[in-house]
Amino acid sequence: MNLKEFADTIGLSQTTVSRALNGYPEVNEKTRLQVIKAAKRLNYSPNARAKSLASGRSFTIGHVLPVSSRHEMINPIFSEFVAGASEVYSARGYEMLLKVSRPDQENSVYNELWSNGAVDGLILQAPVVEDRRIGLLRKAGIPFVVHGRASGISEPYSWVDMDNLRAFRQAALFLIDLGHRRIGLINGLEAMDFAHRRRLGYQQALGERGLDLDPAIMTHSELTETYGYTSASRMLQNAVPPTAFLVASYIAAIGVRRAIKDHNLEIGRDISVIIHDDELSYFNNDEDIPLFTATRCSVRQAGKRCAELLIAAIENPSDSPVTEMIRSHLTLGKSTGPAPAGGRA
Amino acid sequence: MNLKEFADTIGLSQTTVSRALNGYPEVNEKTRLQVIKAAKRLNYSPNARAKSLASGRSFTIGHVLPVSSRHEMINPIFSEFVAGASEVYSARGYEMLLKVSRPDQENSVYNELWSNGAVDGLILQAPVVEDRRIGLLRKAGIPFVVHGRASGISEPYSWVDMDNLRAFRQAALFLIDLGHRRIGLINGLEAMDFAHRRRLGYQQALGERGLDLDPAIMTHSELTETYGYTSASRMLQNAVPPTAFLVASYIAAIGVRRAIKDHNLEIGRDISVIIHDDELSYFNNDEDIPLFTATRCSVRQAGKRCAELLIAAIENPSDSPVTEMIRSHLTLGKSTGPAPAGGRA
DNA sequence: AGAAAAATTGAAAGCGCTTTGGGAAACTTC
DNA sequence: GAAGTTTCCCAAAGCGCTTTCAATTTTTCT
Repeated sequence: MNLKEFADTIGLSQTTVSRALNGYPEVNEKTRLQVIKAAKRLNYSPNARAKSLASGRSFTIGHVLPVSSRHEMINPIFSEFVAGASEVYSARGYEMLLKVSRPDQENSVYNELWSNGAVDGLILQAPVVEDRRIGLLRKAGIPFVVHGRASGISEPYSWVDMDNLRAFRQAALFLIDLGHRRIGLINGLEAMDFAHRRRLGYQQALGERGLDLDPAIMTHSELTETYGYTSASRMLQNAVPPTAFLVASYIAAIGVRRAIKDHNLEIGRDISVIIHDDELSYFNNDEDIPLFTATRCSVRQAGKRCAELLIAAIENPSDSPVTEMIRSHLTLGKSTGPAPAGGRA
Repeated sequence: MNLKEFADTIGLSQTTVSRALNGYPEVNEKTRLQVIKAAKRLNYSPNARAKSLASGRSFTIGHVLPVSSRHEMINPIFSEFVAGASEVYSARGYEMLLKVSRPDQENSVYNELWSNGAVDGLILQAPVVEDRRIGLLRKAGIPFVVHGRASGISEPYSWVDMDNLRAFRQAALFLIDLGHRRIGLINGLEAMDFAHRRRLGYQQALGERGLDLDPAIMTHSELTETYGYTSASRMLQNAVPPTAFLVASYIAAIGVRRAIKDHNLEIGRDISVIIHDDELSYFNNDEDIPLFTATRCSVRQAGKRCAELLIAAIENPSDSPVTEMIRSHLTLGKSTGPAPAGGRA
């Protein structure tokens, strides 16, 4: 059933029906109610394509996921982020268009989606340091919000990010205050802005306490379980092994934990671990005493806020960019304790 | 730039341009090449909305994710599945519309997406036993493919599934042949069809070898790490604890492993574990000797196949439903071994 | 009560594309 | 060389909505 048929059967003009359904004020409330009831009864729902063609708005938001070309992986955080964003979309009547693209196709993908009229705006995920996408989207006049920031980009743009630097600085300081002098950093891909900032936080903390950096106990890669394992294993075999690890994700930390057990050490006693916890729903770190001491920040919440900011930007195109920092919290768990006296065997 | 402008500037009619761009045969090859080149040069790309309105095809496929109302979780397998599907979409010129919905809204979501004209077809995820969505979609005439099957539904429909029953039967038999007599089953939500079938496989194996079922060592829930942990912990405290576990996902198995270590047991020696491995890219279980003995089956591949079947169904509406079974493989890892002689301490 | 203002409804013109139904030009066939 | 085919292109009519502009009814104000 289309608008014409529907309008005809209820004896009103298309105009009035359209207005009634879209909440325009020029229509009598009684009429509106009638129309809405009839629509439900006759099971009429307007064609989204026609609507968007006529109105110039698609009520669709694009999420473009760069898959790292090397492993063709999709970040596990993504589904949690998406869950948050889509909650907002549902509530606000938006749809979500998901596109996975190779990094080299990304620019054309963005532009097509936009000039296509397929989307009203875009969410940028996983920004890298000096991310060039930001400049391109700005130049193209596409509304967008970045999940994260891009160090080195000075032009204004909307973003939602957590305080990566502060979080890792605080975590490292905490470990140092517990007496740890050698803290292994198991970080994400260094090109990624979040990893960049976390490393800075780590370095800053060490610097503040007069500790030297040792590249041998600082690694960066895609945050898989295997990476956590191999990376921690290698560090533990170092001549002077770390007494603590700072790990950038729960998943990598699972590997780290495995490595630690393999070395017959006990987490929280022989060796301390602080992770960053994105609060992934399948890895609940939220017991009375959490398994891991963690810098904690809900990526789902970030998804929500990104969606909200983007919708606001779309609906008020003249607004200037908005930024939002989500504060992480260092929550104490079982995985940290004072550095073992006199080093380890 | 729209079609009219573009056609005007290159001195051809809209008709010809449209046909040239869409590969219709009535246009001279020379003209077509000219048009294509000009489109690239002038950066013209047709408006997707208008196209779909005019053609009645949206070149968009909907994925509706039911979030289990209880925990509002998104299955972690989902992102891997999506990655597979979207590969196909990109290659075939389709877009992906992602919708997260509460189970109670699902039916209306499906119907709206379809009668909206928003999608050309749907992928059904996470089917439950006797899933009612299948009948509804069939009745509505919506092209769809199910990832998984629905036991108890006899009408024909397209699906892509793995051999859940066979996989768990084989895994259980393997454990029994290693001398295990008490095998704990840590399964997914029992309403889920995959979990239902896996349980049947497990039961069948035990039946074949004349072993009794013990509900005390059979659990089912959402496959989180915490669930794996608590479930395994409880079973290990049983008067006659299991000597082996059959675990329905890698993530739950991480919790199981944690529980086992907490009990000071060693996997593969004191206790055997077989998991189902969906080959999630962030949990690589693919070393020379895999960490876990596993029934293995790529969910990414399933995503690919679902997408391919659905596109075929959309493009050939008269075709009858197609089904595809993906065979899993029991791969030997370090987590299994003969049952400890004379039970455990 | 009559005029002006406000509220309510409709007719019709797009939005940017596809596709039908021709029509002119080029090619065959006898 | 006329008649029939084929090839190639175009004008125009939608697809199902929104939105402008105008018309009608109702309300408010003197």
